[in-house]
Amino acid sequence: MSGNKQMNHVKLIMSEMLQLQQKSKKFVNILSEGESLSQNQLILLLQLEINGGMKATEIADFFSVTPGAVTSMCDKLEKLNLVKRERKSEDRRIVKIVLTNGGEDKVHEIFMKFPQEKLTTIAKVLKDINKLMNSIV
Amino acid sequence: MSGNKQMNHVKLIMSEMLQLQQKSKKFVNILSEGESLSQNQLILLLQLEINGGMKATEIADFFSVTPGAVTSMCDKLEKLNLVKRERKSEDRRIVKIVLTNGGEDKVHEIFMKFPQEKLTTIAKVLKDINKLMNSIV
DNA sequence: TATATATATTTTAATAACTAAAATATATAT
DNA sequence: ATATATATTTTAGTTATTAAAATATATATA
Repeated sequence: MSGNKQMNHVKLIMSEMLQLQQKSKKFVNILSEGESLSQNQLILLLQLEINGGMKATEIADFFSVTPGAVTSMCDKLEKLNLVKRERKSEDRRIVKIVLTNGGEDKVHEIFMKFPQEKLTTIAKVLKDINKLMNSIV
Repeated sequence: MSGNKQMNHVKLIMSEMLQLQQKSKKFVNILSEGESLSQNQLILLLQLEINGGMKATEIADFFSVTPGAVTSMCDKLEKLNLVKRERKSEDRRIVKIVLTNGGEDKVHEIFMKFPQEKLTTIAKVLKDINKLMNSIV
């Protein structure tokens, strides 16, 4: 029966997928431990750090939400003094959301709680995982 | 300066983490393509398949939500005839949520759109990734 | 130049998702 | 019996999200 071997893979994939799901969640949980930020807020702060700020539309794309939702997300982080809005002078329709100094500090704090060797391991492992992921997505 | 090497790792980790985030999301998106189910609904169906049904509290733990939210999630999938509730006869307080035949079919459909070789690759890659993840979480 | 059209974000009103706490039902211990 | 504990559902209120309209700016063209 040709469907049989297929089904074995399916079961295995499902199981591995869900394990990975949980581990990723756990990892972000470790990062956000003690912070009063939601996972998405944390991830947005990291994105802003990495990209040196983002346009509202870029944030909407990244999280697959509507522009209205982005306004709301950014309002909240702005109230916490973690991000600020900067209108581009070249095109004043565009609002670039960037980290404030406080936002930068917060992002650094999050990682500084790990010892050096742990960070080295994490960096290496994540790099390897991304390479692997490239072969399936 | 001792903080300098640390910061380089941090930047790298953030970048790799966010890439992985996006790839995982993309992978689940590929799975749910064409299905009118949310990501969490899809993941719950897979969990139920893997575990042969789950108690409400187990579902709450898995998704880190309250029991009330689980009732609501299950109500929706029940209306779609994808899951059903079964009271345990040993302890009638416990409700086990299990896939209906329609639910099983749906889960299988989701994977059967991939060719055999692709499934083999995915299974292998996910297995390797999980092994790697074990060293950091 | 005026006018239309396009783009980027915010506002608004309605809906969906979620929470905390109370209610219900069942089980266990004294 | 009675009290206490456990598992789920219900309820009422909050928060997050959406679709669509409003606002502001930019670009194209007659």
